[in-house]
Amino acid sequence: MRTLSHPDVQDIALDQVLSALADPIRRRIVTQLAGGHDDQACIAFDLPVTKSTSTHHFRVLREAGIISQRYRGTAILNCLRDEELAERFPGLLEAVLGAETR
Amino acid sequence: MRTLSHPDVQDIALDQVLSALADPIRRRIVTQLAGGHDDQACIAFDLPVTKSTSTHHFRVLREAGIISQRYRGTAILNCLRDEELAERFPGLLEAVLGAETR
DNA sequence: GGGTAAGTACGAAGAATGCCGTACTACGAG
DNA sequence: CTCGTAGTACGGCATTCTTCGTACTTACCC
Repeated sequence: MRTLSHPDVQDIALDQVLSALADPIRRRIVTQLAGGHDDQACIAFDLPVTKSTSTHHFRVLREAGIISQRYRGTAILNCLRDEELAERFPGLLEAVLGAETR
Repeated sequence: MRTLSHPDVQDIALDQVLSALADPIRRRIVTQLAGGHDDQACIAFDLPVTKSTSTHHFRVLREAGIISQRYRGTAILNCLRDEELAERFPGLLEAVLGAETR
């Protein structure tokens, strides 16, 4: 089984989180994960970019510590690391998600 | 008198705010403005860059709607637009400022 | 085993960003 | 009027980011 590396909670960096969330495509992924159920495969996101670009954005989010990814078959299940983010940077994710909808 | 253009509250864009705050030098400016008194001239910020780079960062913050700037003599007085930001994106600035100190 | 679906690796092109130096403008002090 | 201070405009350079295409891997299904 392939493995994907995720930063520990205490290693999540504000710089990375903010620049990851500054991109509209990546915010769209985060918003969809927050709004719907967890465990959505990458393919479930209807993004206006090719597969390889999509891979890139998911990786940026994972390496920033915003989402977690794990394999199931050939697919990847994505989860928002909302509780960990709230622990590290309280209120940040909520504020961005709230701001998104206006 | 020279004038500087600032976006209206309703025109402040999440994209611009987040990418402006993603830069550590710009967050340092914002943190100093939030912590200390308002109306600090650009020169009052001890930034590890040259004057022209400094000008660039202040402009990014102003055009994003995060700070306001007005001339007094040859100097520029900088203020955090905290109330307007709180109106547009509630909790966002507080979360970033809080996150900064850990 | 063969085919298919989901995602990755890699390289490349183009745009954006961060930084600098130099030359400049605007204002105030003397 | 002249000088100094605070900041700007502009151009250039290096780096990073976004996007893509193509070729590849991995796992499931028949």
